[in-house]
Amino acid sequence: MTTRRGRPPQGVLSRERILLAGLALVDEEGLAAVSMRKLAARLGVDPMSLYNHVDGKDALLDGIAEVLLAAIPAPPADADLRGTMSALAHGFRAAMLGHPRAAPLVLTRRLASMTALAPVEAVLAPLLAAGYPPDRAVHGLRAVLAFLIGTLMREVEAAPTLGGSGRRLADLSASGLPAVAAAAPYLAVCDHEAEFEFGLRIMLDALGEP
Amino acid sequence: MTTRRGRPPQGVLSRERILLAGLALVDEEGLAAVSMRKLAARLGVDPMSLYNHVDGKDALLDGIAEVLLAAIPAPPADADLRGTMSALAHGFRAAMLGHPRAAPLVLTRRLASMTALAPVEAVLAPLLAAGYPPDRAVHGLRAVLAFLIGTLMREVEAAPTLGGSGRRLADLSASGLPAVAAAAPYLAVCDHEAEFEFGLRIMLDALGEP
DNA sequence: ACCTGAACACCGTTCAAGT
DNA sequence: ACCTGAACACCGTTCAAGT
Repeated sequence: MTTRRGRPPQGVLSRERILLAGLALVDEEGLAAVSMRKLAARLGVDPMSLYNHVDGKDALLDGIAEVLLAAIPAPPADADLRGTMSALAHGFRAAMLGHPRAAPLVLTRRLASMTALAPVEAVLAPLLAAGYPPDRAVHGLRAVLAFLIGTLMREVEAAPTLGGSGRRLADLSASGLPAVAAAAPYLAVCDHEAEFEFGLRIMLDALGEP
Repeated sequence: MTTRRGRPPQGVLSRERILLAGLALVDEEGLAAVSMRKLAARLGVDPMSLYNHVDGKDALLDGIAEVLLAAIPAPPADADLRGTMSALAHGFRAAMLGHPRAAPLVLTRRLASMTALAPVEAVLAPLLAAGYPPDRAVHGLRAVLAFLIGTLMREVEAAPTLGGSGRRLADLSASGLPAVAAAAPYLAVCDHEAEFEFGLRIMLDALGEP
C-alpha cells in the first residue's frame, strides 16, 4: 500500500499501479469483465505493456487477491486469545465485504506467495502462545477457516444462500416441497451479520482449551 | 439421470446428452478448458447446435452443477436425525469428490432451478419432523452448509489449504514467520477425511436439541 | 423443430521491433 | 528496461439460411 522505496516509478506503469487499477476494475465491472486489454485501456497503455510487470492474467488475479489479503488489520496487542481470533475473523470479513466482487479471488484461489502466509502467522502465533500444541492449532484453524470461507462466499453472492439466488417467498411456498414451503419465510431472507456471529461463536467455542 | 420419458430423442442431441458430455469434459480437462466449441466438437456437432438445447454457456454450467447435485443419495429412511444429517453431508461430499474439477460449479454458483431445492428439502424435512422451529432449522442448516462448502472447496483444491498451494515443508520452516515455522510439519499435510469429520461433528453438536 | 456456417466483437499471449 | 503493435489461435453468440 505504501509507495515502493528505492527505485522511483520512472515509467507510467508499476506492479502496484496495475494491481490497484485491476481491483478498481473488478469492483466496478465484476470479475467476469476483467481482461488484460480492458485493464490496459484503463491505464492508457498497450495491453502488452502489462506483461512487463505482471506474469499474465492469472498472476494479475493472484496479485489482486494479495492486495485484498493485505488489508486485514493486525489484532489489538492487548486482546486475549478469543479476542484476537475474533478480531482476525472480523477483519477478514470486513476486508472481503469491502470488495465483494473481488473477494472470490481470495476465497477460491490457492495463493502461492509469501504474503499469503502473513494471516496464517497472525492466527497461529496467539494459538501457540496460549499453549495449543501445533497440531491442534492447525486443526482448529482449518475448521474456522472453512466456516469463514463458506460464509463469506455466501455473503458475497458467490455461494448458495439457500432458497437459491433471488428466490421469492411465493416461489418457495409454491415449490411443492413441504419442508421448504413451511420454512419459506426464513429461507427467503438471510441476516448475514447474525449468521456470521452465530457460526463464529460455534467455531471458537469448539477450539476449547489448550 | 434416467432417460427422458415421452418424446423420444429424435436428434443426435438432447439437453441430457449435452450436460453429460459437458461433465465429462470438465472431468478430463478442467473448468477453464470448457468451451462451447470444444463441447460441440466432442459431440460431433456444430457449436451453434448446442443453443437449441441449452441457453448459453452459463446455463450449460448451471446444468452440469444440477447433474452433480442430483447424485446425492437420499438418506436411509430409518435413520435418526443425526444419522440423517450425517448421511446427507457425507452424500454431498461424495458427490463433489466424485467430480472434483466440476465441484466448484455447485460450490460457487447460485442455482436458480427447482432441482437445486431438492437437497434443501432433504435436510429441512427431518429437522422440522424432529420438532425444530423453522427459523432454527434454517439457521442451523446455513451454518452447516457454510462449513461444508468451505471444507469441500479446500478438498477440491479450489480454496486455501493453509500453507498455500503445494507448499513444501522446507519453505514453511524457512518462511521467517515463527509460528508458521513451528507448525510447519502440520501445515504441510492435510488429512481431509479427518478435518471433515472433526468439523462436521462440531456443527452437528451445535444444532443442539429441538 | 432442429441443425448449420459465416460473421462479429471480443479474448490471452508470442514475437519482432522500437526507445 | 520498458513499451509498442501486428499477428495467432482462440472465445461466445447473432443472424440468415437451410432441412
